[in-house]
Amino acid sequence: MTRRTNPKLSDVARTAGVSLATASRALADPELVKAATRERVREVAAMLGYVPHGAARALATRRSRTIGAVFPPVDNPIFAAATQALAHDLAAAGYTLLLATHEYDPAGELGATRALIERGVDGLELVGMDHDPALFELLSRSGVPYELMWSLDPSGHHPCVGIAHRFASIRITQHLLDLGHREFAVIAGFTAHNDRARERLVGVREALAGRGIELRAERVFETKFSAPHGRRAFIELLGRAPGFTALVCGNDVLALGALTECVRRGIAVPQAISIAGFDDIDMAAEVTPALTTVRVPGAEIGRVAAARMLARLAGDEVPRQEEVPAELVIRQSTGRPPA
Amino acid sequence: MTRRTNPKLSDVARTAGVSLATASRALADPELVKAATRERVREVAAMLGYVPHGAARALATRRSRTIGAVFPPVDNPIFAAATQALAHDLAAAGYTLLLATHEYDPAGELGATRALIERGVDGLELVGMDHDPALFELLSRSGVPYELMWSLDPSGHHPCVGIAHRFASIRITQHLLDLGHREFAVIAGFTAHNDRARERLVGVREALAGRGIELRAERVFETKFSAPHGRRAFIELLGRAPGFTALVCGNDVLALGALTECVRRGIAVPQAISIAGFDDIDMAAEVTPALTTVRVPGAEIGRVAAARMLARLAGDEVPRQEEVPAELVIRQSTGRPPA
DNA sequence: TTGTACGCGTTATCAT
DNA sequence: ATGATAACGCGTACAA
Repeated sequence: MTRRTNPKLSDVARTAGVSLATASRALADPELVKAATRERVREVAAMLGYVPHGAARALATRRSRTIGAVFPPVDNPIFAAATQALAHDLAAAGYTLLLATHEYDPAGELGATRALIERGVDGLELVGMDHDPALFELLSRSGVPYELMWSLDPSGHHPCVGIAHRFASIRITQHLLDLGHREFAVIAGFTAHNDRARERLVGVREALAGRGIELRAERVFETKFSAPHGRRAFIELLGRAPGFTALVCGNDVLALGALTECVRRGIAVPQAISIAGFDDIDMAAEVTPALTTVRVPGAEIGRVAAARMLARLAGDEVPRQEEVPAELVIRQSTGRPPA
Repeated sequence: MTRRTNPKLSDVARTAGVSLATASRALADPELVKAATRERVREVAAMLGYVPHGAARALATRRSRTIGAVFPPVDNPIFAAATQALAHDLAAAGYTLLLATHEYDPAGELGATRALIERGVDGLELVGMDHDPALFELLSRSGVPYELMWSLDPSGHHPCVGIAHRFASIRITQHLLDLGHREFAVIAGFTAHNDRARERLVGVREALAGRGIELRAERVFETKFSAPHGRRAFIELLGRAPGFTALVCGNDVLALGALTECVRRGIAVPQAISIAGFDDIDMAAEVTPALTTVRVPGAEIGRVAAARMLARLAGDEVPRQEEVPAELVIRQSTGRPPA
């Protein structure tokens, strides 16, 4: 019934009555072999249930047809769309995605990356700019093509595809300022080891500073990217520094948490408090029309990253940096501050 | 600066002044080699930035330290928690996750699985019971240890870890029946090629049939698992067969969509319509207390799957089927039908 | 404790 | 168009 050992190419070759080389070519370079023998080899392979041995192939060709990706926790849905796009588009080109994650810690990320390089990935996708120097050293020593997703590199040193978080954040904040808001609060993601969260927060500060407004320290709360944490952060802000009319959230999951608490307390959104932020997972639009967001196109980032990587592996030249459009979505009832 | 070719073990050996075998052992079986030489080899390896060549190792050891997982689209957040748990727990044991996805189509799944097997995965995680027979044949021919996540196998034939969807669905429906509901509608996921969606729907039917109630065909709508689709489904149901007081949703994302439309229309939940369903991504609890759900523990499924796979690879015996607890969450304001 | 030598399954180079 | 054979880089008998 179940044969204990898998057929190898030499089995196929022998059964088909050809040499190893011919069998290999018949399956890999069909045009190099006479139609008749090609078909015979193929039939035998199918009949025997032959499955190529990837490790052997990788050893011989020095390519694994595997791309590695190192993400922060992927149960953070922010990255799910990109992961899906990567896996899908790479698969369409015959590549498979080797996925590793870490808990927003540089050491974990370094280890994960090393594991992927040991697996012989042909390319590597990373998230953001904040990395252990040892990671970059590892990358350059190994010579694996890599790129950084989600952010753009101010130094222009690393290949990357992403959005300009700070600029987007400035635009959001200016929009709120234009509506007349002067009292701001921010629920941000943890900014340590996370340039996206940091840049988004800095953007708020810069926009406010541009109008001579300072963001008070008690009006800023950093927390984990989850709705419950967003809600707790909002409660904390309301407790220790109430009076803000505009709340900028690091992303829509945090906004959802804040919004939930607004509903529970009967706080009118956006009449009493206007909530704005980044829409990382297209949730805000579904939950409420009361938000102003920059939509971060995770799927698009993944698609572009895949396309760029495939192009590089094919020997094409690709631009060092690629910005994907991040649309500012201003919904109708976007809220002025109470008079 | 950047050395173009990576150091191999023979480079390490030569530089350290030992043989290839000793170098290999110094890094892999440290206790088999004298402390002094072991350290010397290690230092040289670190200095040279030596990274083992996975393909060569896999070829020699016949193990890739890689586990494959084939998921429906992972931007469906239902599977994000499991993916994260798998990647994390496997990494802790020195394994890496090779991820492939498909668009809920048997052919795509088969191709993805084949790709993973070709990559030489040491084990394979799949989702659900619905698979192309050719997939099972491929699995048994290849001899790769596999297991099916999310569901339990009625035939007891396949190793699996999951929940009893039908039974959970019956419990939810009975709860609504006990509250006095008699007019039911269902928003289900597509049941083709998806035993989870099918079993959940069947559970509603069975529970109703047990009380002599039939679920009208116009009161059932199958759609994609997304909030916008859930909302559209709800609108459709309201249009073509209004009058239901209980709505069972295939999962919380669909419920969220329906709920959004309730809010827009001013339909009181749960006074006018009680919404219940499955909580695949722990969203319902955050959005509203008006839902009754069975919480599907995706992360736990992933953790158990990882543990079982690791145990099998270590040669341990594991139970053929493993059910993870799926808690019925009855929230306070769970809703009686309007008098 | 260490070294030698072979094998893992494929691709690729050279002949034929 | 096909065949023989040498890599690919590492693990592991087996020998010393």
